[in-house]
Amino acid sequence: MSTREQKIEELLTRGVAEVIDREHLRARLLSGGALRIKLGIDPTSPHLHLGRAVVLRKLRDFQDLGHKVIFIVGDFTGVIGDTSDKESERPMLSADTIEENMRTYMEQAGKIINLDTAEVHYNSTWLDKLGYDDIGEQADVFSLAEFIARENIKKRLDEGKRVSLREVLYPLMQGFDSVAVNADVELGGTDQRFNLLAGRRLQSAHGQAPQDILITNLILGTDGRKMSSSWGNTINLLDIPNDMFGKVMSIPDELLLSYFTHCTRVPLSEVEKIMSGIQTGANPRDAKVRLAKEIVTLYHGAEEAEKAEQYFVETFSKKHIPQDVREIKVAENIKVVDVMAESDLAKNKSDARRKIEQGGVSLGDEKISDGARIFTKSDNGKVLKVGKKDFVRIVL
RNA sequence: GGGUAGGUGGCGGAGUGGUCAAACGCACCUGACUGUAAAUCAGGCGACUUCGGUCUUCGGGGGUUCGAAUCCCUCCCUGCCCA
Repeated sequence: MSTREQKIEELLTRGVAEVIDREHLRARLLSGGALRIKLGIDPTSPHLHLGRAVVLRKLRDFQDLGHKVIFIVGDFTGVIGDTSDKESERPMLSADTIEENMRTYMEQAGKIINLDTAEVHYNSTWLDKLGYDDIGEQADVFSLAEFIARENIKKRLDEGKRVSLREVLYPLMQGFDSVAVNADVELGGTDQRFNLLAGRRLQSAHGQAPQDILITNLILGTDGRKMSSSWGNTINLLDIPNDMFGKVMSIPDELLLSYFTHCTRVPLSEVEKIMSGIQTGANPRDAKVRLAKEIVTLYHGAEEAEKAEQYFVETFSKKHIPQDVREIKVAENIKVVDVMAESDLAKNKSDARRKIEQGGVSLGDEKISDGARIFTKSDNGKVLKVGKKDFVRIVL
């Protein structure tokens, strides 16, 4: 098998849940022509996380093979709100939020995709122009039964939860995006299956050849549940290196294989070696350190990854106070609780008191037991430690 | 249009006149332990507090009562069934 064939094989399999139509797509990839690869992202959250990055990496792989990336910013669909990955109705976002999220989105996507050679479209360009007659025509391609048979919709209906009629329209719009850009291939996560297939249907209805679709797996979050912004278990692309490293270290051991496969470019043969090493007694922690470094390197570079590892070992394994601690200016005679509440060391004074009561706060070598303790000149330069990971150097 | 069931803290979900700042679960925070910011265990989890308490919460507004998340009126919102 040639290198190119190998790459194509990996493209079609690594972290991939399903390809439709697999043989058709393989043949087209092997034939060498440049394909139009579509990915749509709705700017519903300002943060891209590792889960979203899986599909972006896949897109990048296509790009590296010489295909044209069509990146669709869902400024229109984002307002409508996709329900595919949601267990409840999604609120419609305001145009302002969309615009703000969009900016950070592109910035983050740019870390993975080469935006210079990509086509970037905003789907309001064409969706804005559709009238009721167009929508009616497109809606006629689908039946209501298909829609309500979708697992997550069915579940909500069974539970007596509300499903808005607006939600029915979403797949039509995403599908029409494919028509508008004449996509050859569309990527998406497993939760997108229905929407991706809608693209094929609509393209056929509009006399286009139906796109092939490549569905990537979803990855689980740091707590072992589905990675989702609303669960708060995400590892974000904009996380600072230390956080990113720490979050990766906190994933359950069972997720190691999945993360190596989906979130890194470590060759699969090597991943296999690492995994079998763990089977025969190697410490999973070491594999996780490797994983964390790989991931931090992808987004922040090797040097930062190295630093993050050191920080982690010093702070959590050895429980030392880290070298580079942010400083905070404190006036004389201010109470500890006030300092904590006014900075982000505690949510408010009550929270600060609780943390102190529970023995989670120390200043230098001294354990703080009284929230009313006052800072004096002699505290200058001491490090205030809150919990396991919050350090601040006090400057009087 | 008719009927009926509901709207409770970040989420799910108890509570139906005082003992409710509101059970329980999830998430979150702190501690112990550890290979880890994992798992497990313990504690905490509205705000302010001189730790005695004080103040603001149970869809919105109004009322009854010594006292309401709980009763009444009204408005808004949602599910289900029927037409």
